[in-house]
Amino acid sequence: MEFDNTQPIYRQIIDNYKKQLIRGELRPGDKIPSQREYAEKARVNPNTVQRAYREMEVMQMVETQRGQGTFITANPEMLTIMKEEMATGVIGHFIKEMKSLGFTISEINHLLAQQIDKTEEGELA
Amino acid sequence: MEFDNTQPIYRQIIDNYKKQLIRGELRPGDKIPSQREYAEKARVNPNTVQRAYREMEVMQMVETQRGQGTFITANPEMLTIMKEEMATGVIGHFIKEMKSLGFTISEINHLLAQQIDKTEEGELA
Amino acid sequence: MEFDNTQPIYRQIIDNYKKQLIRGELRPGDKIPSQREYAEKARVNPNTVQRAYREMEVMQMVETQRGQGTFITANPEMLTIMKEEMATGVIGHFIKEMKSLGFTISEINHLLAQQIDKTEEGELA
Amino acid sequence: MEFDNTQPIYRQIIDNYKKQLIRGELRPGDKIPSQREYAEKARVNPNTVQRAYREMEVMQMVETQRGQGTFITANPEMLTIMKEEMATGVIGHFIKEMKSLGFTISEINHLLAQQIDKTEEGELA
DNA sequence: GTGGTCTAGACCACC
DNA sequence: GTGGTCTAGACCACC
Repeated sequence: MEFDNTQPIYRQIIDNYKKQLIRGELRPGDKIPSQREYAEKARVNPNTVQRAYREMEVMQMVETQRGQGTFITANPEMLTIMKEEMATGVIGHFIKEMKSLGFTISEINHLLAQQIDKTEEGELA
Repeated sequence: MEFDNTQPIYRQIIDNYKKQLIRGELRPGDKIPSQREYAEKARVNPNTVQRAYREMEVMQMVETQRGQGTFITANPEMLTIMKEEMATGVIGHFIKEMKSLGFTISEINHLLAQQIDKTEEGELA
Repeated sequence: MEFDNTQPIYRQIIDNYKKQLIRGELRPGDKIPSQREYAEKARVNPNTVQRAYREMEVMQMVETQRGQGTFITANPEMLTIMKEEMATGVIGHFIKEMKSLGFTISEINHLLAQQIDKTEEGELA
Repeated sequence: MEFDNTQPIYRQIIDNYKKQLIRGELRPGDKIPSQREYAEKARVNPNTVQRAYREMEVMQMVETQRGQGTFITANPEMLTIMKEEMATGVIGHFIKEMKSLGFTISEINHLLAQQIDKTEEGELA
């Protein structure tokens, strides 16, 4: 794992797990790495990992069992909500960036459509 | 200035100048800080700044006048191109992120339109 | 402030604020001590205070304003709920302790009634 | 053993033995650990243990036989008294806490009855 | 000054 | 081994 400094590391850890959940790479019941293990691999402080894990527990994404480890608990409804929330974030950020480059809404729509066309062609080729 | 570690710092320096140009915060003829000055303020290595300035000179964004400093030279056509290039980057990143969340192209379009509507309402209110 | 070691310190900090809220000693809008100030007075680590404050923010008991401080936000409905929750905790603990001393429910009721009578007499005297 | 700092440790040691007696975990004639042994296990100062043991001897809860060790001597009447004393303490603490939360005597009775009902249901289920 | 994040590392409880 | 709490202290952003 690599981290930006655009956001706190603990947020990025959480977002990363959210993405894995949304993509189905992690499912309810799965065990995620222990705090220490994660901290070592990602080379961050165990406290930072713990903060991420604790927040995920509060939002009922995971359940920790002392002495056992941490397990995914997110249910389908929660996944839907998470997916929507993350999309809202990504889209909001996109609109903000495009506006800061001086594009109007209609230009944004136009350029997006154009680029999607190109991308799709590229994928079909 | 803040730097990610998603991209080399010298690229971020260049992109930052590009954004300032595109937004009109910098205009042809404007003097930009000396390399040493920039390096101190942004607390990065002077060599990094030098690389950024050299590349900007190569692409004719700036012109260095010995003993005088470095000045913006970008002309309108170049601005248009830069604006498009940056937009392409932003849009590409956006599509990639949305796809990684499992959204299809038509869902992306739909959600974007939806969120734009909400944002506009908010701004008019 | 003095702390037990029956519960984590950050919990005791929270409970203490809850009690003050329930008793009306603190009201919405009131500023509570800064994290540093609290930490110094209570002689605990600032991180411990921050954890308490952060959790209080999550449960919307307080609102922190960067550079300004932390302010009470609890509304009347929340106070009612908090009061009930704390009562449930205190009563549960009481029942558990009495049972561990070998008392039956009817004995607990009897002894409590008896002691209340004495206390009331004492207060009237 | 765990100790609060709400009460002197020697009192907590005594109370702990009282609880064990009341619950029948210790019976007349049983040998309790030597002072040195207790001090090491509980990691408290031997003087603290000595004070606790001395007071228990004075109140005839235990008897020390030189070269043999310390033995429980509590008789049934004493147990009854101890049980009542401890109950008085627990109940007093309970009333104080509930009052500090702003509950009246009749509310305390009502809530206790309510919670006992729930607890009993839970246990029967 | 205020709160926010992070590292380093100790010590504990539960398994 | 696992997670939970706490201290000590650095550095940052916002005011």
